[in-house]
Amino acid sequence: MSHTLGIRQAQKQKTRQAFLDAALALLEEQSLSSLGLREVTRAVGVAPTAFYRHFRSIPDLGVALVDEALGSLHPMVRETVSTTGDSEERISRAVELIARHVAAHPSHVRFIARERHGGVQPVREAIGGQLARFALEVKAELAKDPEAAGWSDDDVLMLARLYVDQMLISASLFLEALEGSAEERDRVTRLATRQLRLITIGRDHWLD
Amino acid sequence: MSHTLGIRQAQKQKTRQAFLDAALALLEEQSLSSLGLREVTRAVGVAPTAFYRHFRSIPDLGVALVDEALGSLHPMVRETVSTTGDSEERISRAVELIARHVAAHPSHVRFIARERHGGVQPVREAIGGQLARFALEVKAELAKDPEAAGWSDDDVLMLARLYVDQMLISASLFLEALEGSAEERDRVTRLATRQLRLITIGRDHWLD
DNA sequence: TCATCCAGTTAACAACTGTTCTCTGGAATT
DNA sequence: AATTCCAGAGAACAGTTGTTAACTGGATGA
Repeated sequence: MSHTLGIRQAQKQKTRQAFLDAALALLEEQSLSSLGLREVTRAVGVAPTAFYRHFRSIPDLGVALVDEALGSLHPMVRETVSTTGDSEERISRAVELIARHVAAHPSHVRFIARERHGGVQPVREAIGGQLARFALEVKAELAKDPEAAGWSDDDVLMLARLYVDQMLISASLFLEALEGSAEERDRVTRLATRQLRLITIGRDHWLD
Repeated sequence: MSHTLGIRQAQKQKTRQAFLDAALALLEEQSLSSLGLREVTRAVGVAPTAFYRHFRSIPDLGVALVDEALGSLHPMVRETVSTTGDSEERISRAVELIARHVAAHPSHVRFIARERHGGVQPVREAIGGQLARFALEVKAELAKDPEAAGWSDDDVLMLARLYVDQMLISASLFLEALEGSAEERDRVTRLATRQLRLITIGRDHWLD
């Protein structure tokens, strides 16, 4: 049971969320390392100094954005990769998940793709940590599969990383295709599907 | 035969190169979208206004950096992927190339990884264009292989993109491992090799 | 009811930014 | 030898930046 917040705490969280939203919007067209504190407060409509009530610095806000963007995604990924249905079904399920997620939260996806190798170390590390968690979760699901019999632990992790990286690449392709035609998005869907299929075929014959 | 430049042109090119070098160094710890014109000129040791003699803007300098970083890489990739030797040999050749290139030009690699999805549109587009060229070149090499018999053009390109993306991922992993131990770099080598191997196995059974 | 707390405000700071216009001195051209 | 060219310097511009300190006023808890 979650405790009901007082008026004060509630208003604070609301402002904090406004900071996150405004920052995310501004980051559509620039990198975090060039995002200014005053720029964010101006977008939110508060005084510059109000920023410090919520975040120590811009990198700190960036780390909070990473949690918002990836934190709630773990159960979805877990479920999508899970061992129900045959390979082909799981693949189309995964591609569908990615396409839907990108369409629903494009700026989150853009933020992650942009800052994964971006110029702000703490944010890079936060993203790296989350992606490592995804890899471990995918690995755990893959290990359940009878297909994984005879595989070394290290090889399962190798495959899991391949899947995770591939999902990110596809997400970024979907993002680019978002403003394009429906046909363009369809081409991305087919490309992502075939690439996952090829990897899965490689998995099926790994022990040959 | 290249024309010998006058003293004037030679000095100009030298200064221009100093701009590129200084910018690349500064970009080790930030993104292009936060790189300041004055910051660069200060690092080069010239007046701020001298910048305009060489570049229209910072994004313009960024595009020049993309050409410097990727332009000369095409023949190497072409040769590495070429159809001499068996798959296993080609894979270790490719991983070796990546490891060496990252060790020799780490800041170039970092720049590309960082700005591929970065906040500066013209630079993103320049990188995207170069990567598309790589994909086409790899595709051309793959098509030569007897293994490619029966493949659709589209599927060969799909595979080529997979290889190119995978190479970039590996390059970025090598980059992270650069300051680490030799054992850490070795683990990246083994990971990259196995991932390429799995993709190649997928290729071998694609038409089953 | 009254004292405490604290999210957000106001004002001020030195330092920095990109861009303009004008100038200079040596190379290039005639 | 005389003229043109042009890479770089210098000074000045209005705006911006992050951070500090002291404040206000409404919610909170005794």
